[in-house]
Amino acid sequence: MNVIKKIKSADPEDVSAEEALKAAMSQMEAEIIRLDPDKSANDEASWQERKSAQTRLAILAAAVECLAKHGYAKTTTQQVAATAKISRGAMLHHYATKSELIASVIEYVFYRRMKLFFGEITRLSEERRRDVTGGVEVYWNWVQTPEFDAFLELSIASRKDAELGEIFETRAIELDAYSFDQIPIFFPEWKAVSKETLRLANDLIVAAIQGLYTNRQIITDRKRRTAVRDLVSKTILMLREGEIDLN
Amino acid sequence: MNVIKKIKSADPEDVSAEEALKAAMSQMEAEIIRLDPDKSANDEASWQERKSAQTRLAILAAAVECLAKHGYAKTTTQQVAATAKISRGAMLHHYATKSELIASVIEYVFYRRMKLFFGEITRLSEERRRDVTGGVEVYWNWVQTPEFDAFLELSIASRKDAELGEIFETRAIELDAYSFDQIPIFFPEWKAVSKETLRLANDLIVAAIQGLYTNRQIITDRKRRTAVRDLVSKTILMLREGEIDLN
DNA sequence: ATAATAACAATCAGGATATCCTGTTTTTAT
DNA sequence: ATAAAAACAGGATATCCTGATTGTTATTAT
Repeated sequence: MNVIKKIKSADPEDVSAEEALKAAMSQMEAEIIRLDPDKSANDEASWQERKSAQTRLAILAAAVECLAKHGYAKTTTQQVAATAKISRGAMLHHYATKSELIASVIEYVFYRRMKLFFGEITRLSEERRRDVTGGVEVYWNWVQTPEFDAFLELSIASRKDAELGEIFETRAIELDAYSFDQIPIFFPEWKAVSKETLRLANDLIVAAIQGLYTNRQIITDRKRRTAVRDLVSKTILMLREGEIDLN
Repeated sequence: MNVIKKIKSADPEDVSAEEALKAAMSQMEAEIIRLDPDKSANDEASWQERKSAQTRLAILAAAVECLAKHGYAKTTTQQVAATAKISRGAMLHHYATKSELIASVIEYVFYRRMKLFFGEITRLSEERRRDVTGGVEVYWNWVQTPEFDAFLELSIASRKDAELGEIFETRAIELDAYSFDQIPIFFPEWKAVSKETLRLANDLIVAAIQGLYTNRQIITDRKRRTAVRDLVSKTILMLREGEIDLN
């Protein structure tokens, strides 16, 4: 997994928690920059490079907007071009085929989701990071975004397309592994817990929160949704404290 | 909610559990017959009625197959007609427009899901019905079907289409309410539990199991999926036994 | 028996969509 | 300064899909 580069600090005892956190955050920012489709922002790029990156970003953002708003089935290249306020020719210049565009959109959506995850996790105060409900809240907020809606659309579309499926799956596993590795760094209470238990806790949150969101048409009552999230939080807490007898 | 007709027995004390179960099962079968798109199977129908119902069923089944196999975006009326082995003219005779077809497919899918739910729930032995893992198993099996894949496709497509959205939502809430009402009948241990707690347990299972299934590309390891289901089972058990402190 | 109706079958027209292709303008390299 | 290349713009086309139309055969009602 090339995404996950361990922090170089020798021992957790040596560095303070604060320093480790800062190191993790700067490393995460570096990772985000690495995935940034607009490489031109940093380097001293030529005019053409900057212009190209700019329109490509506009196209990708427009595609996400279309996917989130109209769904995959109704998203056409013309729609995207119109939303990005460029001509179909310009669109074709940057992305020769539709699947080429979609492939790039997949990469872009994962980049955006990574960035949003970073935003959510750093928004939490240290106190909230010691509270399990903080973790569940991160995932719940993470899911209520246009990027996640686009992600969902691409997810189901990729499942029926071998080519896109491979790209999507690769990025999905990558992002899952990455966000998983951030947990013990940002949520210190989990450092003592075994990898398997942490994995289980993460899987439950991911599945339950995503299922809760996608079932929002059926589970319409806000109280019911809150109750489920609270229950998940309590389960996770008990799991962490070893109060649940596994196997 | 016209779907849910309470059993006419006056008091649970009066009738034995066995009788109540049988009554519930026959009532459920009646409900399934009521939703059956092929009304002609029972009545002494004319040749034309039977023929018509037969091809309509073939079309609906073909549509489900196409949705599950190729996804909503790639499902065309031509595909469906070809899969059903009928001409496009015949297709158009029965379903004048595509949205008319899709609307019927939605109804059909919910009918099929209801039937599958009934199949799963009656397959459980009485012993397994007293075990929470039995309940979780029912939902897990319920989700691993072509019908559920078609349901998912229709679910996301309906979210972006006002007309279909209304049909879908109505049926979804109906099915949810119906399956919810079956729980205390088939799972006797839940009779003593409050409606709110039962609702919460049901919501957690629905969300977690559905999320687990839709994330199967990411949570690829069978062990991880089993672990999540076991954890959900344990949570539900503790919830039922009042071992979890709510609010 | 016959008219009406239903269940198809087979084309056709119209529209949408992805891709191609030919220009035009602007930037960059030499 | 000039050639090459990149960043567009927009019309043309081929394909696919939906829905309409017409025709044919089987059945039902009277």
